[in-house]
Amino acid sequence: MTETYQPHAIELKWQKRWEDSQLYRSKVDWSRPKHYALTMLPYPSGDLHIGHWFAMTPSDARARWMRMKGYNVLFPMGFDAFGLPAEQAAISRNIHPWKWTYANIERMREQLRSMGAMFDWEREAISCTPEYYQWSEWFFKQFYEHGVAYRGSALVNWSESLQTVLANEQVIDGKDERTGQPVAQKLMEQWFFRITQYADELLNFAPLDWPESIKIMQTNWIGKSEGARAAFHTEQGGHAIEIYTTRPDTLWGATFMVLAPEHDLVEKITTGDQRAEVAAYIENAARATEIERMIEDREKTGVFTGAYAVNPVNDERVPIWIADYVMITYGTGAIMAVPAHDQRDFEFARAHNLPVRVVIQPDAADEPLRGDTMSAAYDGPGVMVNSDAMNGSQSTTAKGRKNPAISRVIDWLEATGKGEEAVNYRLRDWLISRQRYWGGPIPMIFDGDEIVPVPDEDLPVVLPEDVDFVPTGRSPLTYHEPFFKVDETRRRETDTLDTFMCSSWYQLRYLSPDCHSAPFDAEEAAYWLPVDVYTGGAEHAVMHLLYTRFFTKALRDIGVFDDAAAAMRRHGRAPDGVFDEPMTVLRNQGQVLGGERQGDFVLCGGRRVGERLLADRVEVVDWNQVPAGFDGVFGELAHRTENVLHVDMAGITQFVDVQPDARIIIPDIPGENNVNQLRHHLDIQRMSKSKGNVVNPDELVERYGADVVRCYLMFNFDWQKGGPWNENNIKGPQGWLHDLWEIALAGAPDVRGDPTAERDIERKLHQTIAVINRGLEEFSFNTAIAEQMKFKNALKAALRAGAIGAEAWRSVMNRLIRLLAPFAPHIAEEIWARLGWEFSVHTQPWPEYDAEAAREEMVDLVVMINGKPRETIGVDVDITRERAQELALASGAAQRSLAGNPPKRAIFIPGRNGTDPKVNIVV
RNA sequence: GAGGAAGUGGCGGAAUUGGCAGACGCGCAUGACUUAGGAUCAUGUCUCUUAUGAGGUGAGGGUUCGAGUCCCUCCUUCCUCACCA
Repeated sequence: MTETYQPHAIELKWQKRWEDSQLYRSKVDWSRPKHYALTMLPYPSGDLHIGHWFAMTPSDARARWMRMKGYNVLFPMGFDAFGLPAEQAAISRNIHPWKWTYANIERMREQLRSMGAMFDWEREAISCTPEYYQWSEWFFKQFYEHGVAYRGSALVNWSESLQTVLANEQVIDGKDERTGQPVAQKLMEQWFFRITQYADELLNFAPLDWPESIKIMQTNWIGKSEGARAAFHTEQGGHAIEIYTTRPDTLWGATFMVLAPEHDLVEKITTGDQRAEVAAYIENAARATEIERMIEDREKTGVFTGAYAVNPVNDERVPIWIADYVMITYGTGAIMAVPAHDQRDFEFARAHNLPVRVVIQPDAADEPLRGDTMSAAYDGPGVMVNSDAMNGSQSTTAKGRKNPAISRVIDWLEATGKGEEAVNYRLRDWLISRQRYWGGPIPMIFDGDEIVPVPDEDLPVVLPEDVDFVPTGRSPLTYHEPFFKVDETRRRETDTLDTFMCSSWYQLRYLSPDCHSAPFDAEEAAYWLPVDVYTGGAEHAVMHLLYTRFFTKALRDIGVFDDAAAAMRRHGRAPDGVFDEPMTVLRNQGQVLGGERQGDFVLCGGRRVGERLLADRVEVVDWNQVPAGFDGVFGELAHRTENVLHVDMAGITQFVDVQPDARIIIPDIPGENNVNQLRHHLDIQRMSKSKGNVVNPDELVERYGADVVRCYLMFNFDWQKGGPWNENNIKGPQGWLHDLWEIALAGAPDVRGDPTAERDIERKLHQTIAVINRGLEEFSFNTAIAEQMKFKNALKAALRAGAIGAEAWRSVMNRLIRLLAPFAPHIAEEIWARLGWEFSVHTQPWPEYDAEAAREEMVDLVVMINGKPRETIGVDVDITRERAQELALASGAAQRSLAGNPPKRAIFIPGRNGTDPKVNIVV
């Protein structure tokens, strides 16, 4: 009897030993290739979620693999520790944000340690410490001094519920993404970063190996469009109304103009008799939340200002309206309205009896379009009409200069000085001030009308601890006189930095968290940057991941990386492009969802025999729709074992035997249904405390051990997709590790071994190495583990047959345990030690894959008839085309199909990469 | 409305990227061992069919010697953005 596998003692023992021996400390070593693996740092909410395990432990396995492959790997961890929850805990539970945050960090560090990950804790960075935010402040100053940061007055997203402004990216559907409460537009003086200046460079994803979906989301977010700018002038007063359009070829079709209600010209141009109506409309629009303004198919409302403008291209007089379908935040906040060729303008024109003039006539229309009879705007291709000198130009569906009509009009506008080519972005500058306490102070001082930065020697501006957290709707710092009062005339900025600013550069602080003279050590940066592989959730697609790219580019342009570039050159490496992007490769993990147990609601009819119902009819119905007088069994299907249903009937389990010929009716699934299609759980949902389906990783570790939990998470999901939690499946990885344990502890077999079987195991081991390599390379952790399980099954069978001798056993085990090490680091280390090999398995080289050793001698030749596999013939791996075709044509399947006729073709598909050769015979 | 991802057994998911669909695991079935089993071991497990054989990756069409994979149309689900001028 071997000792049973007891994960606990083993895991704690090795975690301590690894820490004591500094196994995971990463040091700069210019003689070795580096690999900077980074996984998104957690917010210290107080408890590690299973999602953290799902994100981090596969990343850890990959980092470990890189390390064994010979890379000098940096895999750091830290905490994104500023943010609202700490402040809310302070208010609701009367505990100071420092205390709350640090207690949470203490706890989460322990939880993180229980993963057995190779985090280098000496490089830990915590964004809320003065040592850290000193440099957030310093970066702010650098940005300010280089014109990247500026103070501006702008319409900003004001969250009434949070009493703070929010970045555009934090507003979803007109609601604050945290609380789901409506956000209003408010004109405020705030600090901004000029991210828009980098819009074009941010659109260049060529240097990045990132998921397509993230690149598309960022591209859409930046929202670059090409078109033209032109100014219409008001008839009275000659005010210029700037408009931006992507369709300058329709300029001659502008029959009115629309300004956003917030547009600052509205006040100036509105005529006396329209004043009351306009004022009422503006007030209404301001009160309406963005949500109300965005309701689909909403009638297009608006009012006439009484003013007219002159269309610069044809000097036509057009009325100026205001309407809330024009957004102040996009373009110039004003549009030329071309109802014939823009659906929104069309709807507005029809609602308010405004003229519609066709200026693009479809080429192949039977009858020309007419503005008074058309039922929808026409935005297809055609030829320009009613457009003076431009008539006859071809307008295609292409955008910008690629459209001949647009290109021609732009040239004309520029030649006549009536307008110019222009690009427009949806992206707005990054609003970074927050009216909150728990964030990095903005290091600026108001001195009368002047704003000056805090001198470098006075950094960091330290966040005071003795503040009052009574919620008043303003940051507690605004009441803290010792903080804001510099002297009689000077006052400190009391707004704090958006936490996304702190997380935009943490990958740099990890390089040297104790560096006092600079945000990071140049030598470290020269060696480690950029991050080679970044893993984390896709929810950061347009916030963190866009900000950190911008941040890196801005720092590069300011010269923050100059010393690091010089250091690279000293070491003989070219710094070209190294500091352009923060993370070269990005992979997103999916989300682990909670499995909610809610079954089909079934009605079962039949005859009763004792306690059981022998059902001849089972119908799935809508929840609780039981016909009156129904005397069978009905309720939620709680469980099904083959044809036996456990039906939960008002809390009591009823057993139903479904008869073989029973009718099963499932309305969602048409046609014949069988008992297997009855679902006893569905409706998979996001984990949340209110649903009671949260999985606690600590409990799992307690029950199964960290290695089993790691392997379960890697094995049972497509990592990049995620999926529903189903703990039943944990038995798979558990049994696998258990078997490996038993095989290892049983020791080397006392048999001579069979050379053929030993060679076969050796071959399978090499094949396994290839699949694991590929799996880890491509973040396909499930297939990597599946292949290991497969090998274990083969090894177990060979051992049981007594076919493996002691020497072969030791040789196989030595490599097998190394292959296991990245996935299950503790058990691998324990077995490694027990088999008498030197500490640590994690510093061993990764087993070499030898293609020659993996090569099969015999393979199956697949005989296909018209593309369908019909027969296999065992053949030599080196079989020639001619011989394979000969064998295939002689096979029984071919003889039967051909029936004496010659084949039309016989196509030989050689076996490559371990696939079997095939011959497809076309009859 | 725009853009994107996906749809494969009872379930989680594989398929070397156009070459034997369902690897690996869960569940389930049968058997063994057991006082017992929600333990362990063995065997089986896409569907129909008598072995042979035939069909099968949301539906329908197409390209190809060959399609889960590529193209077109449609259906469903999820995600992102959303009156973007």
